[in-house]
Amino acid sequence: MEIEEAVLALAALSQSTRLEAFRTLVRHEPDGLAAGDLARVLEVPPNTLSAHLSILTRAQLVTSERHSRSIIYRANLAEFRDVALFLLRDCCGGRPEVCAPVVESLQSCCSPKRKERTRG
Amino acid sequence: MEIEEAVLALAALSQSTRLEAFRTLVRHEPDGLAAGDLARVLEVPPNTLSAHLSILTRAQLVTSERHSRSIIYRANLAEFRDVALFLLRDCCGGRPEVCAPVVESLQSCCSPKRKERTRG
DNA sequence: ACGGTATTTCTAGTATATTCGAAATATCAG
DNA sequence: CTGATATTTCGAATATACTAGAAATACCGT
Repeated sequence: MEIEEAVLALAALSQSTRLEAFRTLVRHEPDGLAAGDLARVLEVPPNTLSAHLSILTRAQLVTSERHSRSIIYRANLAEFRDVALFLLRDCCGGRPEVCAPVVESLQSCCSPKRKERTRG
Repeated sequence: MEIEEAVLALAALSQSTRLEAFRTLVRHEPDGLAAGDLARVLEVPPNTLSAHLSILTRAQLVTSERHSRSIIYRANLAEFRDVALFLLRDCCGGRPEVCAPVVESLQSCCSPKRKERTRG
C-alpha cells in the first residue's frame, strides 16, 4: 500500500455521508445494497449519493455491479483491511506494544461466538 | 467514539503532509519531535506545517508541550487506536470473520519478539 | 418503439482546504 | 532591553469539495 492510496481511502472516509455509506454497506455484506436504497437509508438525493459513491469507488473501497435496473454497491473489505493495516503498522513498527490493545479489543469484538477458528 | 470525532480524525489523516507528519511522530514515540525539526524532515515551511499540526491537534491525534523555545509534538496513540477500533468494529459487528485477517496480520507484526513487557 | 424506473453526468453556486509571505508572539542569553 | 531563535497567527490567493436541479443514459415490461 502506497501512501497515495491510503490518502485516497482516508479522504473517501473522512466525510460523514460517505463514512455512513461505507458503514452501511459493510453491514449489508455480502448482499450489497442498490444505490437508490442506500440513498433512501441515508436520506440524501440520489445524485448526491452517486457523487459520493464515485469517490468511494475511485478509492477502491466499494465495488458495484449492475443487477437489472439497479446498481448494487458492496464494501470492498479487502481494501479496507489493507488501509487499516497500513495505518496500524506504523504504530507496530515503532512501538510493538502499541498495537497490543488494538489486537485485544479486536479479538473480543471479533470472536464473540467462541467459534472453532483454526487458532482462537 | 462518535462519528463526528472519527470524521475529524480521518480528515486530519487524509492529507499527505499530515499523514506523513503523524507517521513520523509515531516513529518518534515516546520522545516526540519539535515543530521545526518536523518541518525540516517533511521539507515544508514552518508556518505551513503549523497549520497542519493545528488540524491534527484539533482532531486530538497529536499533543504538544512547550520545552524551552521549542514545542514538542507527540502522536496521541490512544486516540489513534480508538479511531482504528471505531472503523474496524463495523466490520466485526456485521461480519465477525472479516476482522480475523486484521487480527492475524497485527499479531504477526505486533508480536515479533514475544517480549515480557507488562507495561510499555 | 414507448413509458416507467434506476442511476449517472452535467453544471453551477457555495463552502472549505491548502499554501505561504509577512507580522506577531514566546523564549532565552547577555 | 536587545538580538537571536522557534513557532504561531494573519491575510490573501488559489484550488478542491459538497450539494443538488436538470438532463442524459441504461434497463425493463409491454
